[in-house]
Amino acid sequence: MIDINLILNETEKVKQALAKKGCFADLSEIIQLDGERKALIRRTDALKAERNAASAMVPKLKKEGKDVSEIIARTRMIGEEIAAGDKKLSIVAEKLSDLVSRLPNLPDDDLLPGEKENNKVIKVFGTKPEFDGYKPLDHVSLCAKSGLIDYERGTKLSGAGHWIYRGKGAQLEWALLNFFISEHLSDGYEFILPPLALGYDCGYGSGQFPKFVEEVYWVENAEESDRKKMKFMLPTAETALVNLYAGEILKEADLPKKLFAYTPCFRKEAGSYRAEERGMIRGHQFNKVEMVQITTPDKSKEAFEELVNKACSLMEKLGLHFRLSKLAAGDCSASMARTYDIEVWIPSMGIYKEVSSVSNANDYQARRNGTRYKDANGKNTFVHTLNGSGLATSRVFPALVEQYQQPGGSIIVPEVLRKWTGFDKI
RNA sequence: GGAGAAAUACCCAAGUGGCUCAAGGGGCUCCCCUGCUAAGGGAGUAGUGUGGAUAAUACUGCAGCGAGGGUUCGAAUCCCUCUUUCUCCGCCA
Repeated sequence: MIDINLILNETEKVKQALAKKGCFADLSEIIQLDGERKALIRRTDALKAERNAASAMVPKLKKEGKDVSEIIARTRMIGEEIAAGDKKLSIVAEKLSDLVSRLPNLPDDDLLPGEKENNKVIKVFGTKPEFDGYKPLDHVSLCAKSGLIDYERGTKLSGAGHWIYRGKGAQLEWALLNFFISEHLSDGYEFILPPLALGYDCGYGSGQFPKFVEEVYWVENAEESDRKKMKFMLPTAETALVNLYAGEILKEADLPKKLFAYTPCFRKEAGSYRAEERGMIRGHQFNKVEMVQITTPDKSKEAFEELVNKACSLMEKLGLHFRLSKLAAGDCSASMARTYDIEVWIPSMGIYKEVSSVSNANDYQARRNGTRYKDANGKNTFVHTLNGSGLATSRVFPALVEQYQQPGGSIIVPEVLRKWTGFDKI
């Protein structure tokens, strides 16, 4: 949620920033509605003050045996006016908050405008693996060959976009998660296992709703139109973590909060790239460890660097070839002011695929869900929220088996995972 | 899933229509007295949101007693819906 005062006071600046993200919303309607809202508040508040004063006199006059019917008649009329004013106010206020809440976050000043074509590779880690004298297999074949993943029975149980980790595949998957978890623990992050089905407010508070209400799985009777009372399966643990302190006022001394969670993530991924993205590149359910920091505005740049470094460090320790990209304004998701993607090399596809997205929402999410802290001057201030995958296994797994494959389709297990897998080769 | 009870500030808690713009404790902050592993006296302590007016965190209106509605001139108090917690019953692949 963008600060309404910023829209009022620096309209042009906001307009230009939104344009960088490809949003050309009409701000004048917002400004006009806010004026209306304030005028209505002034009027009804004055009426309420009048009614309060008049009502307060009633018991005194009654005691003195005076006739109060005139006062009561008048305050009744005032009451009707107040009711009408309040009704109008709530309509205006709701319209206003709906418009403002649909605006995406303002991108940081240093971002290029536009979409993917303006993303910039910042750094490349490692080199593409060489496959001397043999043709490397894609991860689907590799996994099938070693029985790591059971695609057929996955779709049998739950349809397209679902797979089953089996045997050593399950062990490798779990080893990755254990590795990520142990790294975050040693960096002093708090381990969170949140509910997987969340209420509407979490979706709104993270900035994913109302935009993505159709992209998540709703748990309770889907016919029901009132989604605000329903639960949905979380599409990422970010949705839970950034709402952990919603509505609370934290102490500055307790910040930053450094959290991470392991959850499966559930996404409809309707109408997507199935043919191109075989195997587990894009599924309806995948495992992810998500990092979140909740911090003061002055520390948020620092926190962002930390999260980017952490994500890169995980990839480096796995020994995978990947690159780090800075996204253009339009390619950042709506809630985010800045995003860096970590993309891993998938040899069979000949492209880099996202394994982690590290983002800073600034105070956009905090404004939506009401997470604040009391600063040194005793003023309540919105926190900054940051999140980053650390990491999503559904992309790491295929990259790993492809990059570590040997002639004949065997796979070397990266050193750091061996204490979790218990084997060094598949 | 059913029945009953509850929700007031940092904590405990009074309060069944105006005398509560929420009593009283505890805790915390400040002051005084005493003087040192004590004790006593006094003052302060409703955050927050949202308007107005500001140099201002000074001042002021409104809202606010779990949330949202309703009744009323007036609601913490009466009514309805919801949420959460507790107790009991049921269910438990």
